[in-house]
Amino acid sequence: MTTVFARHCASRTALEEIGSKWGILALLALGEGAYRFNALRRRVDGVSERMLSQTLQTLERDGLVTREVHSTIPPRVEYSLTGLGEKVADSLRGLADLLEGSVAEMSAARERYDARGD
Amino acid sequence: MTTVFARHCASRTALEEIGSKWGILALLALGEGAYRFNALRRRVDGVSERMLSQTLQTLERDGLVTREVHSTIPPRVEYSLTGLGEKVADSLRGLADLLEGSVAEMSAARERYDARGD
DNA sequence: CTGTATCCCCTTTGATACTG
DNA sequence: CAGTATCAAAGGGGATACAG
Repeated sequence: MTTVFARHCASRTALEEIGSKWGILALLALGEGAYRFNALRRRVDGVSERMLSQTLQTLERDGLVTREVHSTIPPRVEYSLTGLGEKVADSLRGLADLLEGSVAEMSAARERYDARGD
Repeated sequence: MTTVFARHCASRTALEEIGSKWGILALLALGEGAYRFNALRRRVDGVSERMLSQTLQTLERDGLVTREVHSTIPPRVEYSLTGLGEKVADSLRGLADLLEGSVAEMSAARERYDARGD
């Protein structure tokens, strides 16, 4: 684990794509199971169509997400995780759980910090 | 683990601050041990003084990072992780290791994707 | 050395409208 | 439903200069 720190290395690029604002949330949501586009959009509160589409394309390109098109009317597209995507999502869920469990601690830290600096 | 998806919840805010471009790398670096400002800046390739300073302030405010000032000449400031920071860094290291080990797989996926879409 | 302040660019993002 | 196209706005982020 030394290459992540290098500017243009593949793992750092991947880390930035996954860690991007919507990447984490999309992966966490898909960790719950497959989603259709608009269902996923509703699950990830606040994401625009454009950003979700863009995020999913990136994740698909990186081999973390599978896009399955059913050419029915109306069209139906399902997104799900690949094997690698599952592993990444598991890791992210660990982080998310940790943070959810530490909300109080972080909130206290923030108050202390703000009080100190005035 | 359902609150992360809500727009203004504390855990999602934290997730975004930590997951920000430089947040992940700073935490990974500090996971290796304490660093002084400029040493950290050298470790995290490409970060500007401004962004590193800003990132560290946020992480300190959230209670993930400790800032210790030694009023010597020249001044000496050491950054290290708090208990919570260690936990977060461990989680991130797991993710980083996973990604470093999957670079080939992701690269192959990308080539397949690009070839398909032309 | 360890930052903060200022200026400025330009990429990311969001709204809106439109297509298959 | 599932997106893409376009445009405008905001803010992330770099360079530089300066302060403690």
